[in-house]
Amino acid sequence: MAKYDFKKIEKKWQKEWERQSIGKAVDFSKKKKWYSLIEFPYPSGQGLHIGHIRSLTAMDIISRKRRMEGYNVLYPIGWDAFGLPTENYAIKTGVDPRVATKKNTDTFRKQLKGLGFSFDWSREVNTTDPKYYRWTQWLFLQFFKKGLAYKAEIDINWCPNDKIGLANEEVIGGKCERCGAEVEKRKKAQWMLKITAYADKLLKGLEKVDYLDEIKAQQINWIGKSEGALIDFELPDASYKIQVFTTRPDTLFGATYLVLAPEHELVAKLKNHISNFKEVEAYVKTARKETEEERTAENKEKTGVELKGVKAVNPATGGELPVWIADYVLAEYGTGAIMAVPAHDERDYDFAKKFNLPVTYVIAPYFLDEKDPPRKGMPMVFRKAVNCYIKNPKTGKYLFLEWKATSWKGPVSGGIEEGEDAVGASLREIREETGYTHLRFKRYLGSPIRADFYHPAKKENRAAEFIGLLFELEDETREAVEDGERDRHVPVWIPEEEALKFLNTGMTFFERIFEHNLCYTDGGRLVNSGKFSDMDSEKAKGEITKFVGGKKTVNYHLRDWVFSRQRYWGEPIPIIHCEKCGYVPVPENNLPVVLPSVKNYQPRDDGESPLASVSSWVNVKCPKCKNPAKRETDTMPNWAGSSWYFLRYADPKNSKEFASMKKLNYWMPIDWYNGGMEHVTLHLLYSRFWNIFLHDQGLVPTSEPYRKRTAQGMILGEGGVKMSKSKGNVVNPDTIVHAYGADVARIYEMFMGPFDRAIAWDAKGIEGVKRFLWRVWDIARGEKISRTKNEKLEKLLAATVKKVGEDIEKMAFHTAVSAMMIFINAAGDEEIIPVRVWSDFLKILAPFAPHLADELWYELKNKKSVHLESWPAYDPKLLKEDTVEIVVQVNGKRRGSVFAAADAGEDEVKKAALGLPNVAAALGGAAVKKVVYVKGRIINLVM
RNA sequence: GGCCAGGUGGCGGAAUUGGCAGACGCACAGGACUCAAAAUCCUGUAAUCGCAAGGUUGUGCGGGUUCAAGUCCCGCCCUGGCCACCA
Repeated sequence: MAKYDFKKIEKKWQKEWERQSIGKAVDFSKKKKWYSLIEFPYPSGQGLHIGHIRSLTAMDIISRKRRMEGYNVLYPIGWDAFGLPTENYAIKTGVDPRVATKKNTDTFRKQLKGLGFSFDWSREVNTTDPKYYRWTQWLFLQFFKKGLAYKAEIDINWCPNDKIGLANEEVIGGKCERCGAEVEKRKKAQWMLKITAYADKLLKGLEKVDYLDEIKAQQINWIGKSEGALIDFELPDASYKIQVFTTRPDTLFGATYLVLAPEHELVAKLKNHISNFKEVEAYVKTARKETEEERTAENKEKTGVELKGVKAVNPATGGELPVWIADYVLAEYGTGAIMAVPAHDERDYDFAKKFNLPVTYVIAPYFLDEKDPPRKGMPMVFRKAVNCYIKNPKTGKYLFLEWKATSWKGPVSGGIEEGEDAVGASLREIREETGYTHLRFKRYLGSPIRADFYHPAKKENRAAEFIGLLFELEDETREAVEDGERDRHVPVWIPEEEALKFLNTGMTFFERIFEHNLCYTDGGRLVNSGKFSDMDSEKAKGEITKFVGGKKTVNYHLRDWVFSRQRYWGEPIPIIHCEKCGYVPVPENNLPVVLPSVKNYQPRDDGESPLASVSSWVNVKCPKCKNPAKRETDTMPNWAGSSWYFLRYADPKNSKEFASMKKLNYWMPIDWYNGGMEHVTLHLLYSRFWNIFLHDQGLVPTSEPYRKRTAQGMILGEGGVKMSKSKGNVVNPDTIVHAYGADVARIYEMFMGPFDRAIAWDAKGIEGVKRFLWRVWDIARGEKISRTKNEKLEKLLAATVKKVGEDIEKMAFHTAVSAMMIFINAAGDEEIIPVRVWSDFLKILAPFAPHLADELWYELKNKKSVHLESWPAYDPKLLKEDTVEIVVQVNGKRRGSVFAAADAGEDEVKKAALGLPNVAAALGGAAVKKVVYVKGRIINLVM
């Protein structure tokens, strides 16, 4: 038997497909278009990564299936070739990045072709090609013209090791994403893209696209929209006011101080009013020096300084509030100033505790008694009441009342009478109900609790506001308890653990005794809030904002995109600085601004790009006034070229436009985009931003570029850790392809596990896939394929075609492969395989194992490639079985099974079921009370 | 701390969305072929009791709903990803 010589076969078909242009996408074809996209790879010196194959194979399978379904498919490839590794390599070795990139892309191209991907190679793009980045620069100028590209003096994240400014997104936990060095702050004029102007459109656009839910969630989180209010606090002694942003205007009555970010402009302006300005200045200085890491470190103790001599007025209460500066308030978010409500905000609470600032509770959690809710027509009585918890420090036990009638245990409690305060009322209630007289008040137990219920004894509805208090027993001195009280309940001392058990009702202060943080951050009913008291907190947000003349507003976490890099290997920003004219765009006919050759790729110690040293390139004439001027020496970030590459694929050779509207109209939007989860915030957001912007300019046909977006799971090294050179656990795809062939490599990556989940590489499993394909090969030459019928295989094939087709659409490739394995295992057992059945099997195998499928296809004397065939249909009638096995259960437990016609009635099946000896034994003569029969599946006999 | 996934044999993982838990593959064990090995093929493989027929237990833990729960509800525990002093 001829051996399956995959090396020869795969090479043969790869050549043949290239000759026949199997992957060619035809502009303006009459067929329906389909655009599949994968994230174009960064051509690193290490060559293709095993992880690339997963995503590329998945979209190759989908693209090949679409072609068979009659679509005109665009499945393009290119190189995202600007980037730090190549530049760092240039710095180290002096090798021109262009040379390294050429070498790397050649390697990648060869590897990808060796895997049999059906790309349209005629549309290959390369972000470092001046013919490409000419248009990246042109697109930047469109942003500039609309005022969406601007230069700003900002604090940038500076990596002292890479000597490069980093976008916020490239700082991970205060460290440089690339090299891990501690990031510093540095002021620098940077080009910015105003992505924040598109925050709402980026959010809205998500509603109409089909992205995985987790991808949408991450984008929504990243944009971080929050609705709130701007509220002004007057500073009566100075003629300034402090504007704060808050999402909780309902807590305004509980604001007990204000906090400014250390960088807030008012700090300097208030200098003359601040009596401790030296201290303040010193604090500002340290705060500025701190790295992001230090400033945001977990569990960091709150720090801050009061602006002594400055007082603000709470516009709701008229009360005077101290003003502080503290680094827990961020200058870049909101107004850089907050109103602090320690009772209802964790951070403010921590700060208030540390600096001994007052805590005023204004929101009470609200409970409606479900067992005894307020009744219609009954009067509603509002009462303030106390819940008293008394600890005996000698025994550690707590005092409760056990009610004689119900044996229900609860705290000493009662209403606050006219003229009493909570502590006074408590002492009175404790004395009356338990007799203890010597108690020390310890503290309040957090926010009050509001509850509405019906009081059956008093025949009235109650709206109660409970206040929790903790007391300690000083000594055991007791008075006699009145008869009336003594008849109803007895005082009992109970240890903590036991009390926690019976008080587990949700409406108790007791747990709060053991909590150090008594801040309540949820909604509820307002208390201590003047005329707003008892209002629902959601409603109060609007009402209180209106009351103090505040303004409803929306804030985003999303920040503008820092678009400057002081690096060599990127697109030069096409701007000329002229003293007279300012920032002047390079005229369009002078594009591209080509990267000049340099001797030294190292960024300069002054933080400028190496381009700044090329004076012949830097010094130019102003395009407007012709006076001497200088080129911008910053380059664009890595993300620039990838923000629009999918548009270029539609029209990759166009020298007049970035892409013609006509072609974009035909190809856009992308029907299915698959890539890594690591790119679903930044790259996806940036490229959507560019596309939406270009759509607004009338330059692209759709607002959203991607109709559907999915993501594959990462392939990890053996043992479940990330593959990396340093760990030495990198699997080279070439080894697999050489040892097993491209088809095995492709299928194995699909078969390893669910496509969207991370999975550890395990070389052992690959043998199973090899056996599967070799079995296919062996069956093909086993002289079984004939014109004779085989009903069993025909039925199985129909089910397999259905399953494989549906699984591909769900990206459940592993179960699709499993279904084909089941088919092959069955086919191996059969004497006869009808030609039609075998043909159809090869068709569904073709997207997965394109080489083997085509080889076997031509063996069937076909004249054209299997990849030009149509995707097989199946006869739904073949999926229906006439006779089915019905599981028989007794009381839900399996006791056997019976075979019956698929549409058999209950009586018939029941009779057959009762005939089973096991069933009779399980019933033991007992009568069947109930029968549950699910047609074609199960019958359950209930005794 | 927030958001999102996920927890099923020795391992990767299936389970038509409430209807036979463990498909398919790996690994392992036994057998066939072979002088032998590899390859290939056949058989077995959740745990447990039993010679067997068969029984019992079993999908992270504790409750609940249901004739029936891996799947639904309530309360926890653990793992992974992203974000994180965003007011």
